[in-house]
Amino acid sequence: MKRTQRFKRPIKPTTTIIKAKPRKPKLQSQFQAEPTISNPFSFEKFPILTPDFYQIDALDLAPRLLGKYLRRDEVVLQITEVEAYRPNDSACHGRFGITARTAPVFGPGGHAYVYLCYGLHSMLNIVADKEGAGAAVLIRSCCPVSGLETIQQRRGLKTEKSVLLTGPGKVGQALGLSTEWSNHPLFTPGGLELLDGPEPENILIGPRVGIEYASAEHVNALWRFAVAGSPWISAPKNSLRPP
DNA sequence: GTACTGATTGGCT
DNA sequence: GCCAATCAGTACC
Repeated sequence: MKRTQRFKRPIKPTTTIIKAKPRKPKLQSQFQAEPTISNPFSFEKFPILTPDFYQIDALDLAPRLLGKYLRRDEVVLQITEVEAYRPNDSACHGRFGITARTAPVFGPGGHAYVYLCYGLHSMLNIVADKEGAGAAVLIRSCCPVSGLETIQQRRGLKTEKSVLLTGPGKVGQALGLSTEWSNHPLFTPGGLELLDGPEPENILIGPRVGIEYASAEHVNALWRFAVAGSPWISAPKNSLRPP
């Protein structure tokens, strides 16, 4: 059976009286209200980031990516959760050296590195540091800023709740990415771009997710970063703490 | 709310 | 041949 086929819920008997529940007031807990879904995105205020922004250690770049905007056409996502992967890191894809897949990781910072995970999910990373370093930052979660309908269509989910964009596979899907986007420059207009954005007031840190195969030192390293107070954070949340 | 599990494909140790 | 930087559906509490 295809994944896309959805389980149909049984139709409720027509005799059931459904009372209209009083709606909860909408939570204004999203990270930054500046541009919102209903408030179209203004490009002038948030210039595209230049290559020099990326030429630093992935551990420094990762928290600086929080609050920045990923844009592809009308879809704009604000980054809310990231993880750093570094040279000599037993969890980094670059740990076996340059291969056809990982070559972009060893290129200069400012490019995308997109790989297929579990044969299903396109995971977006942002290459960090100087050419030859072999470092990147995984984008784990985002908050929708514009293009909600396109995001929902690509995700196959008609919701504004956080399930829409909390998880690296979901971010890749929402942006319509495939491995063909690997090595795409984020500092040139067109395609996928990274725009400047507001710095979060507070951040959370924790160990990275899904890297149990790595050495203890790297499993325990607190190289995951998230925007404090944002609902747009993937599971597990209980391992995140203030620095 | 949490727990478990099957899906699916390319890269490599 | 093994297994991965995951997700969504289902069952049960």
